[in-house]
This record gives sequence, C-alpha cells and structure tokens, in this order.
Amino acid sequence: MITDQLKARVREALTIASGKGILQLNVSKVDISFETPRNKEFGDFACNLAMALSKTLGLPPREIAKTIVDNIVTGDGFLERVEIAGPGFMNFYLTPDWLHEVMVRIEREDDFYGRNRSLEGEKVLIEFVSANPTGPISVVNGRAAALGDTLGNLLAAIGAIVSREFYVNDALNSTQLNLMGDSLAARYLQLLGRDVELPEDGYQGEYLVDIAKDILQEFGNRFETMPDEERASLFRSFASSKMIEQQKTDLEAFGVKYDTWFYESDLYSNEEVSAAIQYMRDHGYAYEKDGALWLKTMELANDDQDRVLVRSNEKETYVAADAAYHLNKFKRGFNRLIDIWGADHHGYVMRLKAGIKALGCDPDACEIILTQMVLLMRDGEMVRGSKRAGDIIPLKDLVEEVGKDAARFYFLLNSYETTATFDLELAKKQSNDNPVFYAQYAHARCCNVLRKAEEMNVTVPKGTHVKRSLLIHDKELDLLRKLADFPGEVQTAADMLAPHRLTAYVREIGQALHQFYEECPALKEGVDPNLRDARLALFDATRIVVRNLLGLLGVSSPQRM
RNA sequence: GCGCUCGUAGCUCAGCGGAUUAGAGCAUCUGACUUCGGAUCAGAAGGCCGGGGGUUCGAAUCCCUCCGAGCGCGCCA
Repeated sequence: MITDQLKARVREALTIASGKGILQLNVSKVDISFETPRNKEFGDFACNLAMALSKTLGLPPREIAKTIVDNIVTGDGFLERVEIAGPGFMNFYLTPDWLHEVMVRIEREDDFYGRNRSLEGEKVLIEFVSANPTGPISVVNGRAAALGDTLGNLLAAIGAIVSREFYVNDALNSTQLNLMGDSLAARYLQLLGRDVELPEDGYQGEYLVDIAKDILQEFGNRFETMPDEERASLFRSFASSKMIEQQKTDLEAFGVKYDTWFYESDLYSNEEVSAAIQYMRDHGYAYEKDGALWLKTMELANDDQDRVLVRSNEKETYVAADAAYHLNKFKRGFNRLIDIWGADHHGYVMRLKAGIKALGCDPDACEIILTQMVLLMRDGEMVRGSKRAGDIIPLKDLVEEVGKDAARFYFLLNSYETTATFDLELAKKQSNDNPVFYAQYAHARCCNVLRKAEEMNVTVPKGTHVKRSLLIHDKELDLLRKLADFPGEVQTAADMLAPHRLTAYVREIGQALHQFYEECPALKEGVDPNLRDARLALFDATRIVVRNLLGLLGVSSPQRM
C-alpha cells in the first residue's frame, strides 16, 4: 500500500534524526499512521506523528515536525514535498504518478484488488442469526444476516479462512419447540375438522397452518388417532425440520449461505454437554446447591451472581449447552469466534464467557457482537414482533418486495450499534431511493461507456498502454484517489468489523464516477484519442473496483439497469 | 434499584482524539437534456453534535454527572 512507502520514508527520517542525536527515541517502537485529509489542500496524506510524539519527547510539535521534514527524502518523482501545517501536521504531497499507477495495479490485480493477506493463518467462525426453529426468518433477523455474511466476506478478503454457521436450537428440553409442536398438531387436527384449541400461549402464525396442510397432503389423516404423546413428539420434529428448511430457503434468497447448520441436539447425543459439565466439576468451577449445579460465574467473569448449569430436575440449562458448543467450535480448529447476538441478550455475554473459561478456553478469542434492536412498525404502530403471537414481518416479504440487493444494502447502511426502526411500508417506499442503485448505476454506467466504445469500433485499451499522465483533470484525480483508497477501506472495515463503512464508501466512489462522467467526456467528438483511451481505461478501472466492492457487500453488479 | 446500549440538520444516519466552514442521503427550493443512458450533475437552505462539568496544545469523539429513549437483570431460551 502507498502509505507503507510513506511510513518507510518517515521512519528513515526518524532514524537519521535520532542518529544525529536530535530526536531521542526508539525508532522501531514508533507507531506511524496516515490519514487522508478531508480537505485536498492539505495534501494527499497527513501525519500527526509530531503531535503524538510531543509529550514523550518534551518538544513542541512543530519543532519535531520540522526535524522530521528536514531529514525526509523528497523531490524524487514519488514524494513531491512535505509541509508543516496547523499545530504540527505534516502534509504529504505526492506526484500524480502514484495515482496513475493505481490504474495499472487495479488492472493487474483485477478480482484481487482490495484484498490482502493480513489475516493469513486465522480461522474464523462467524455464528449469526441462529433463530429458533419456531418461525420464519424475520426482518429483525435481516440485520444480523446481512452483517454476519458481509463480515465473513470482509475477513476472507483480508486473508482469513472463514466459516459461517447457524446454530439450531432444537434440543429436547426446548419448551418453545414443544409448544410449537403442540401448536402444529392442533392445526393439523383442526384441518381434519376436529374441535381442538391451540395450546395456551401457542404459536398463532399462519405459517403453521401451511405446514399442517403440507403434512395433511403428504400423510393424510394417519396421525389423527395416534396417542397424544406420540403425536406430539412426531409433530415437534415435523415442525422443526420444516421450519429449518424454510429458514434456509429464506436466507439463501437474501444471499446468505451457511457452511454449517449446527444442531444443538447433536451436542447432547454426542454427550458433549455432559462432558463439559464433568470438566467444570473436575476443575472446581461448579458446585451443588439447593439440588442444582451452579457455575461460579462470579469468580470466572465478575458476574453479580452464580448461574445454574443443571436444574434440580436434572435438565441442563442453556449456559451448559452453549459452553459445550463453544468448546466444540474451538476443537474444530477455529482460533477466532465471532457471535452475533441481539442486544436483548447482552446480559448473557458474561455467562458464556465464564463457561468458555471454565472449559479451559480463552474467552477473549470469542468476540460477541451485539446488534442493537430492530423495532418493528406497522401502520404507524409499534409491533412486538413475537413469533408466538404471529405478528412478525418475514424477511421473505421484504426480499420479494424490493429485491435482494436493496434489502441487504438497507441493513448494511448503518452501524449495528444504533437502534433501527423498521417500517415495511417505508422500506418499500424508500427502495427507489436506496443508495444501492446509485452504486449499481455507477457500475452499469462504466459498462455502458465501454460497450459504446466497442460499438464505435474503439478498442478499449489497457491501462498499462495508455498515456496515463494525461489524466490531470480534478475529477479524474478525485476518482483515482477514491479508487486508491479501496484496499485501505477494506482493511479498516474488516479491522473494525464495520461493513457499514463500505456502504458509505461505495456511494463516494459512485459520486466521483458520476462527476467524472459529467465533466470528462471520452467518446464525444473532438476528444484527443490519447485522452479518450486514458479515460476509457479509467472507466474500466472504476468498473473493477465497484464490482469488487459490491461483491463484498453481497450485492450484484448489473451491466445495465 | 442495578447493569448494558443509544441521544448529531425536519427525517434516516456517517464521523468515535485532530486542522477556525461538523458531513452524506431523503424531503424542500433554484438551475443543467443539440446527452459517452437524467436511476445523473451544479447550487441554495437547514445544527449551541441532549444539558452541565472535567482531561488535553485540541473533544461530536475520552472521563464524570444529570435528562431522555431502548434492552437486560429466572433452576426461560
């Protein structure tokens, strides 16, 4: 990256200065960082090192800056000059050549432009959505789905091996699932004309009626007369398997595909839960009280009270299963776990971390991302979004209404740290204004110009063979600057686990492209062929960057719209 | 009551220690079609960055406090 070269220059200058005894510091320990100034007048890159060093060196920032600048190599066709500004900023002005070279690089790296290997060797497991199999994927889950999937793309882009996982809460002691099975059985019997009521607090959603119809069609009335208990267990498994199937379909329509669907029930059948509990006992992290088994979460994770692992009725709690589950993740070779949860589970973070620690694993290797709530609005009223009451808004509906691209982009638009209000009507209405189209149009526009060139029998030239130094128009340089930012933007977004930065960035690229398009014609009459070719090459480079960027977001790049 | 999170333009949000003008989009108002497709571009207007203290050369950004909103505090998941 270009800033690495600048860093090397600065480090060189520091070494010289400290060699002369002007600055007294351990050069290898100095952390040098660059930023791209908001205002172009402040150069291509700015460095605040002098201010940062001011305290440790006991010298005024501007004086330090001067020493560094005096010892830095400039005027060699790469770095034009360095200026000191304001309280002690060093502003670096590069020759436009470096921007022109970006075109060559983009062309050469093509699909790989923007990627790097900084996370090589890291094996990351991202677990997200993991909705109970008691209803369809809702728009509320859409946020986690878009976030998790895109984070996966991002981390993979910087070299990690990424696996996406959905945890299916299908354990036998799930009361929700039992209730769901009973509700389904009631629907089934109702369809057969029997006068059966839904269980109290049962699941009211229409989707259960649909599933009941499927069952009726496939198996007829053969479950009508069987003993209640037998039917209950049968319908419980029907309910969950049908639901999971549907969840898979809905998520795939949203562009999310998991590497694994991990069943909680497997943890039990493989006795991993009991083994985990035994381990905790053996290591003194669990104790008995009031007939139950407790985990020392106070000691392990500063919890305000200890938590139950095994109830007095001998059923394990969620803590036990989840600890065992995370141990399983580590055992599969992942050295970094990312869990995406809704903010309503934040009270649970400590417990899980305690559980992980009690099993001898490193709690810090597990990052838990809490997405703020998505509040539902319908007809101007808040909706609780309860699956039981059947008032959820399915993600499927949104995807069908506005399309996968707009739906995904919608959720990636802002940080997961802010509470979002979701109004389906508004989302539909706004889909025409969704910035995703602005970005996609930028891509289509590039394709269009290139296509037009071919129609005019102009061969689209390679950036390598073009007179790049002709690109000196403000809008050309602005666009090139944006394209040059891409690798850094990917890195930052991945480091911060913040995909929403990319949705902001893609709009900036779009803007730069559209402005360039307006002001810098390539194929109009009277444009010098050399300039025309250089501009065509720039369109092509932009096309590649936008396509790569949208790809990271899981959004398609149409050639025409 | 205790804990976690969030308060930035009319609305939806970026910015999360840096540069005397705090940025986008939508909505509002003006302009640009003899066009490489206007799903575009140019411009205007709109803010004591919830209030108050503090740390710092420098704060929307870090700390404290108050106010407001959301969410948690089960032998539920």
